[in-house]
Amino acid sequence: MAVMARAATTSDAFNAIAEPQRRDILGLLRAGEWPVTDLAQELGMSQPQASKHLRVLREVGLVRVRGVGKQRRYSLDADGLRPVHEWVGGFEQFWNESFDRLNSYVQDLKQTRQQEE
Amino acid sequence: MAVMARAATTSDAFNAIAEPQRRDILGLLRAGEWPVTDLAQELGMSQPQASKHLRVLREVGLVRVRGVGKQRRYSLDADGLRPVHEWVGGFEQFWNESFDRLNSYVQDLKQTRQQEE
DNA sequence: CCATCGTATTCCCATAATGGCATGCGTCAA
DNA sequence: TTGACGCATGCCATTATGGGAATACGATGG
Repeated sequence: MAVMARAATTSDAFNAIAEPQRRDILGLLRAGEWPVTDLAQELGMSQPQASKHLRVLREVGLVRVRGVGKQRRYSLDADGLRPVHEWVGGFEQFWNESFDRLNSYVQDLKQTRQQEE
Repeated sequence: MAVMARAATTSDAFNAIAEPQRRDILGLLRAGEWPVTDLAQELGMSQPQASKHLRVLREVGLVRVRGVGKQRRYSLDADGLRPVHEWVGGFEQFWNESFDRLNSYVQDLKQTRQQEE
């Protein structure tokens, strides 16, 4: 039986964006289409590395490619980030928790003072 | 010099939550504190596996532990998810894009019809 | 058809992750 | 002190990663 190792980077968006350089790529792509070489240079990585990262992003559906002459222009396909945003969003109330508690404490203080005045 | 492989799961929240079972653990912890064994049973994983996942989550600061008798109770510390939410949130306008385009197209149609009427 | 430019792919390597199993360790009750 | 219980760790085998360097591939221009 196959011993399972870490999930493939191409298994889903969660794994794909775990790599910082891939997040950088996605960030750049918000500005529009990019040919591989320009992208690589802009981010200070080798062309092969850029191509490899782009392949992962393509396989999980986070980017699209379009051939323009000899170039391949990559663009963002952010839909795949939505599930990630939703999953993480499910925890929003928990990181606001301490703030909320502080907030209601401040409200209590205000009320108390008004009653005292 | 050290050849770089995939980033450690403990390097940040992005890597830590790439693993589905760790996301499941975090999900459960929204309900409150859990002793390791219960957690493992609830999620159908072995106790050692649960402990290992919890260690990763602890190292990136997504969970806290508290000793209660012989037990160790884990609880959520969601603050670390905030950067993830913010990063992904930076793409929100892009996954709404196609919808927005459709929407403005519909608006145009309406206006056109009103002008025709 | 051939040379060239822009990319993708392949190979090699050191690192590390996950799951199963066995075992070590700390705390509490007799 | 001795057991027992609850967890954490150690070790193994298997798999896959990201980086570097070399190379293969596809489209375009002569």
